[in-house]
Amino acid sequence: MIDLYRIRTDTKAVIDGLYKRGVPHAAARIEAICKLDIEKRSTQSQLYNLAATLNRLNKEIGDALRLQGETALLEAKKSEITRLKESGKALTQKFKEHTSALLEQLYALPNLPHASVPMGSHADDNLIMYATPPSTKSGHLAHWDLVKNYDLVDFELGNKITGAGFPVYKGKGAKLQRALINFFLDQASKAGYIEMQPPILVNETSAYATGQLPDKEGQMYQIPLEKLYLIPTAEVSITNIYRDTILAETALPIKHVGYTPCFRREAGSWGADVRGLNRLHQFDKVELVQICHPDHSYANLEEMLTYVQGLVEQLALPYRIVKLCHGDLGFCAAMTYDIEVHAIAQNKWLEVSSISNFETFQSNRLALRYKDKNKKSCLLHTLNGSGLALPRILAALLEWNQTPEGIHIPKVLQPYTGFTIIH
RNA sequence: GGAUAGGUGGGUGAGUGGCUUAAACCAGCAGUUUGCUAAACUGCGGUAUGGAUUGUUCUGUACCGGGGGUUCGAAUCCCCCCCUAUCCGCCA
Repeated sequence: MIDLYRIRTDTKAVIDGLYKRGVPHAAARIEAICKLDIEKRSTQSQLYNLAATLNRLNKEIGDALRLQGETALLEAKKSEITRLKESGKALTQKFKEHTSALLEQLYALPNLPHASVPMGSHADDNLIMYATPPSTKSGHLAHWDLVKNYDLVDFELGNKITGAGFPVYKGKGAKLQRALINFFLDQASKAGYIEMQPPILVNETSAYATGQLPDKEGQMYQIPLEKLYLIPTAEVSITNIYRDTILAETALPIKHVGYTPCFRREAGSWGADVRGLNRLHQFDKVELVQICHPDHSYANLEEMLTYVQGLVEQLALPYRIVKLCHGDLGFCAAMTYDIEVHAIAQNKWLEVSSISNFETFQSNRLALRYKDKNKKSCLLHTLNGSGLALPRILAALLEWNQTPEGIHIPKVLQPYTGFTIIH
């Protein structure tokens, strides 16, 4: 949620930012918000003055009663209070309406892009920061054939048990998956991220706080009986650890890593890229979350990027780094880098990590703050990135490491798998 | 799922309708005393938001799990909801 204070004081820049992101009628929407804000505060002021008067009168009645005062005077005061309260009803109603309307309109606005975000409205406008030189190899089998040939992942079984997009990992396929999870967790621990195992169901408040609601309601699986949501990413659970929190400046930055399954309905987005492991309803992911001081968040974003880059390099996968343009940014993000690994048989880049700075967008909803030197509460910045998403890494590994003898396991994973090749 | 007990500030915890401006203690912060540490003493507290003034500060309002209600007046009485603990049941 964009900070109301920023809208109030830096109105033009807010409108510009929203236009860059392609928000229609941005100027009109911001003007409406400013108008509501002014009306709300004026109403609030009147309401508070009224309450102050009522408090004073009530205190006078109390004092008079103790001193055995005149009843006629008391009755006069009582009727005055009744009259004032009557006039306060409409005011209260107005205030409530203003407050909820204001919140609703603020919730509907996406984050403002950072100044360095490339112009553009489409994924084609994204900026490619780095790419491993392309390979000339050919004759590879796609991973969906490999998993069948080596009996590593069974999609039909998943269809039977649950439905499309819920595969069963089998034998060495399951072990390889588990090896990757452990490798990623251990690497993150070494880099100073504290490991967390959070719930994979969250309540409505949590889903609002990290921005999944109300924007992405249709994308999450829901448990209607308890009004809970299956997390689309561990970011939701882990970031919400710090909801309604005021942190000491000395505790920053906070760095967490967590492994969870992730669940996405991906309603309406089933197109050409869904074969095999490319897009699933349930998948595993190791997620990194940072909470940091506003002055350091962009330095930490770069550090996170370098860290994730190190992971794909250790796995010896060709990859590229993409800086998302305005139109491709997620709802909550101010800046995002994607890391995509290359899948040789498909000749496709697969997104395996999305590393974003949300600035104060989430912390404003979370009420996540720190005390500055003047003991004033200030919003912190939240960051997160995948480190990494499993199925597409698995797909790329299988496609690249296939040989006539079998599929070779990368060196760094061998201590985790306990085998060096899949026959 | 059933029964019981609960939910008060950073923590513990008092408070059955107005002498409560939420006591007291602990923790914290600032100051005084002391050669240092420690201790003692004094003072200050949170969060949100409005207004006035900006060197700063002054002031109002709300907040005792949440929402309604009764009343001139509610932490306190009434109703609904949520949550937690313990025991029973079920269970990896």
